[in-house]
Amino acid sequence: MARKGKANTDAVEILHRRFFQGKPDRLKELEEARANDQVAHKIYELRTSAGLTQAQLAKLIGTTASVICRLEDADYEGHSLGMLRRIGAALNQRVEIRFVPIRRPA
Amino acid sequence: MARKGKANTDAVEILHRRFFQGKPDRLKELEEARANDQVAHKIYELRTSAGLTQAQLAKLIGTTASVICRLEDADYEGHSLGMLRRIGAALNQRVEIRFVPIRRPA
DNA sequence: CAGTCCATTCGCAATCTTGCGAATAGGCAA
DNA sequence: TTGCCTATTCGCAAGATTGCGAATGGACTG
Repeated sequence: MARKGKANTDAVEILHRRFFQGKPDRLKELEEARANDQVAHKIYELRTSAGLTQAQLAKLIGTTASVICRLEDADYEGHSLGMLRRIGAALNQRVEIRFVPIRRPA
Repeated sequence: MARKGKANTDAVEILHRRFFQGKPDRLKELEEARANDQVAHKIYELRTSAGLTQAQLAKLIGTTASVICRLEDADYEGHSLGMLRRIGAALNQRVEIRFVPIRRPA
């Protein structure tokens, strides 16, 4: 990194152009919405296949049914790792986080 | 599910006993600490292998270096899906969430 | 019909994360 | 040593999630 001199700041701008300006904001929002929906649906799936109601799962993790309902809402954007782990722990599941490289379109 | 009658509430208590009372609190804390450490280390890894400083990554996602530093701290517990996705987007990575069943010890 | 269970939505307080600047410390080279 | 770059830590304001009760509506059964 010592040899590159001022190239680093250029690299930042190049990256910024690639991944933010290059991609329309609306497309980013769609991706996030899809991801949130997947998490919400996964929570619903885990809960129902465990034969639990929202109130029952809520009691397991020490909260109320309305909170669970909120998490299962596809439009919810505030998922935290802590909450996902609480739910996972109650349902005997481990939460795994992975960063997977995105193939750039040709 | 209609046939089980009051069995559901019992199931809740059984689950609670299994996954919360059954497992010492200290062990749970250790697991969470390890998980947080993994996320923090992964962020550090992605950033450095992209050849970026904390300040540069911060600029890419629209924040400051101290925020990045906080996220890379192994003791940090407040990881949110939103922040992980912001970092992933800047580094061309998709964040994947998976619930994987835990094998119970015999 | 009434009654029950379940899911959903709303409102607000409490708690937590985020944003950001400033100060401190470490490494490395001139 | 000084100078520069980087990382780390602190403090506080702003914003977001969580906690929780209450009210609503849907589905089903007696």
